Amino acid sequence: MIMDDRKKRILQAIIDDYIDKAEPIGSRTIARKYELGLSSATIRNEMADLEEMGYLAQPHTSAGRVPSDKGYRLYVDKLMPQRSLNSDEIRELKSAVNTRVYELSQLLKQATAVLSNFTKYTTMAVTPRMRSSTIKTVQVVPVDPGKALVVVVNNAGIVRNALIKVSEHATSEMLGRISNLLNDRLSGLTFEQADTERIRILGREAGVSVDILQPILDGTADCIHQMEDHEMYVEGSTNILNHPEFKDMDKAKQFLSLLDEKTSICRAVYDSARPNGISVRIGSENDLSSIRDCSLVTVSYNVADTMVGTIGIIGPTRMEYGKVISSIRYMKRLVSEEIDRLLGNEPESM
Amino acid sequence: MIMDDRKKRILQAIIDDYIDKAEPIGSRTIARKYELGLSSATIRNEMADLEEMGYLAQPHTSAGRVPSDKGYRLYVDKLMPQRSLNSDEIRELKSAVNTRVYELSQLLKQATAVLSNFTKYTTMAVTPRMRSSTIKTVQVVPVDPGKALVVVVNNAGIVRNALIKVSEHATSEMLGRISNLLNDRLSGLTFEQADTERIRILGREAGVSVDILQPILDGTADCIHQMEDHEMYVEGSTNILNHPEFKDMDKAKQFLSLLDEKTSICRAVYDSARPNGISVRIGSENDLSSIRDCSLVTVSYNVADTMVGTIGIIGPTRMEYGKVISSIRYMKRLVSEEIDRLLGNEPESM
DNA sequence: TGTTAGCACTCTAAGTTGACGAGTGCTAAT
DNA sequence: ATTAGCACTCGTCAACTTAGAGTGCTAACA
Repeated sequence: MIMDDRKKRILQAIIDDYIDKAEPIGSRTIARKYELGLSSATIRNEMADLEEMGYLAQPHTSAGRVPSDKGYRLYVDKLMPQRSLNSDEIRELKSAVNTRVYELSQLLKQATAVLSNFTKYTTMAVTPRMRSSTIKTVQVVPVDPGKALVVVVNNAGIVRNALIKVSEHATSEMLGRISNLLNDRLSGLTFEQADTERIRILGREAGVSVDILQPILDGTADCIHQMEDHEMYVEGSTNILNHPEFKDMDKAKQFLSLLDEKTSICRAVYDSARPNGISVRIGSENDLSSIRDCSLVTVSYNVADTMVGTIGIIGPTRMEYGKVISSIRYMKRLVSEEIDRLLGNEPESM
Repeated sequence: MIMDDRKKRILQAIIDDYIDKAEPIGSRTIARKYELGLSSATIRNEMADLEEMGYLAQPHTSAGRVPSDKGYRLYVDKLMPQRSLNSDEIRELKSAVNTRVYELSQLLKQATAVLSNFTKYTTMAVTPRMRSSTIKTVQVVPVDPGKALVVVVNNAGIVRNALIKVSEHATSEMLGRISNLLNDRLSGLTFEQADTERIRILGREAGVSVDILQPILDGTADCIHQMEDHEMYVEGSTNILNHPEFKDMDKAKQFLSLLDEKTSICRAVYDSARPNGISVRIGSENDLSSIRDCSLVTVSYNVADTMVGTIGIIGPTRMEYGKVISSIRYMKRLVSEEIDRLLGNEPESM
């Protein structure tokens, strides 16, 4: 059987309607509402064909049709009415991210909140993988007699610190010397290169008593570890409850529990992301079995070229793909611009 | 009508049973299950009295009785079987917090997760109010030509930083001088004392060109602001879905939305906390109308004597008060000890 | 040959009914 | 003061009915 143009138009009408109404669509509805110049009987025949071809499914014998994952896939790839944001929507997205932020994590929190609010789906952002980032500065700052702060900055401008105890004998001058040494030796290295073992070996060369050096090295290693494990921000997790496909308590619970337990959804978002551009995973296309009746739209953003983070929107397969895709695309741009500003690659400062 | 001993025993039995079963309790159940030496008819009469006195309520004419908020109040204050944690439970709570943490926020996240997991209710922790904390160290660390990091540490060992741009002409030596100046002048001051205006005035005395000084002052002010707005950690928000009183979707949605929108629940947790000891707010005792059918148990912990943060557990009014109260009490102790360790008031280091 | 009207059939959702059981309040006996 | 007994109330549940939406098929039509 061939997928002719008329079938496509009918399929599009059905999916458009279903996305809006969330109820199985019958042939009469399509005949009445869409100006296809066809009677319900003809559409009925076409729908039977579309079902046979796997684009539609029937919940039960005497119900209307519902799009299948395959149907959505065709819809997203070919049929979907291309929409772009109008100026009001652009303003809405832009204004919320506009509040000056000083940190990547704040930026991502905001972006997530805005997107979730705009799309009414659950939105997530994961911080970039830092494995390939390099150390820019390591500093030891005296805080109190016997206490100091180790501060590590990487090339993405991410800062981590660790409060440590040092011997009371450590003078500010000694700390400064160690600080300079660490800075000299570690600056420019990737995290892998500067792994714990290496830091340890470096320590021996320093020629400072071990009870001063040790906590500093530990603190440095700790900062690096902190940077490596990425964080995830989730907003609008309860949005899902507004969609009828989750009116069943168990489904809703399952979904919410998944979000609570961040590791697996975090991995799903990562894995879904494509190097450049937008990824749409529909229903069974998802590896994670617990979101087999959801669609996950992701986009990746870059920090300082090498580090890649991801933003994702998750909702029922019956999702407003047009809106979601256009807004996540635009948000990628906003976030990228803002990151550039944060990292100081833009002329204007603050 | 007088609240004699027998009435109390019956009320206790009813509430014990209701907390367990979540269903209206009838007179026969009490007569059968509890060895009160009374027939169901007698208990029936007593129950009618207890209802008239406001300790019980009847969902509808021919149903059993359900505790009212007033009933729970008496139960918590006088009737409740006092329980303390057994050694297994203590071990469970302790072990999870035992993982070495380096930061207050991590500690709170863990404590929240453990309590939520242990009690099966939603658990929250809010970071301390920092208004009254004092500045310990202010440091400016050069990062790149034209970029620097302002680091502020307060007396609770909380660290905040801000990445700033400075004039390219700023030498490392100049930054150091400013750093020392800020450190000298601001160290020991409370945040109020070191407010933005003050920092600004201080700046003028410094005698450094304004395009170097300005961003540093801004960064410092930003760090202070960051410390002032507290964070909140929520765990086990979906636990509520396991309780039958939230089987109604709308109720569940309302509760979860409340948690999403953190400000009001954060305030509720703060307001509920009592200077020392545990606060239990039952149902209508809560100011926040959207949790009028929940109970909120809170405890406050101290950081460096002056700063007060709060941990809270929220669940249906039909809550296992004994378990919740004993575990939150113990958690307060664990958290306090760990904070002391973090702040270095204990001999052993890491 | 493609399209359409008509019709019998299927299936679900929603409403109705009646039996059942849990629980109460009252009364009279102990 | 306590209790047994009983009539009464009310909610739950399952069985049944009905209405409506939608289909597939067939036959007529352009």
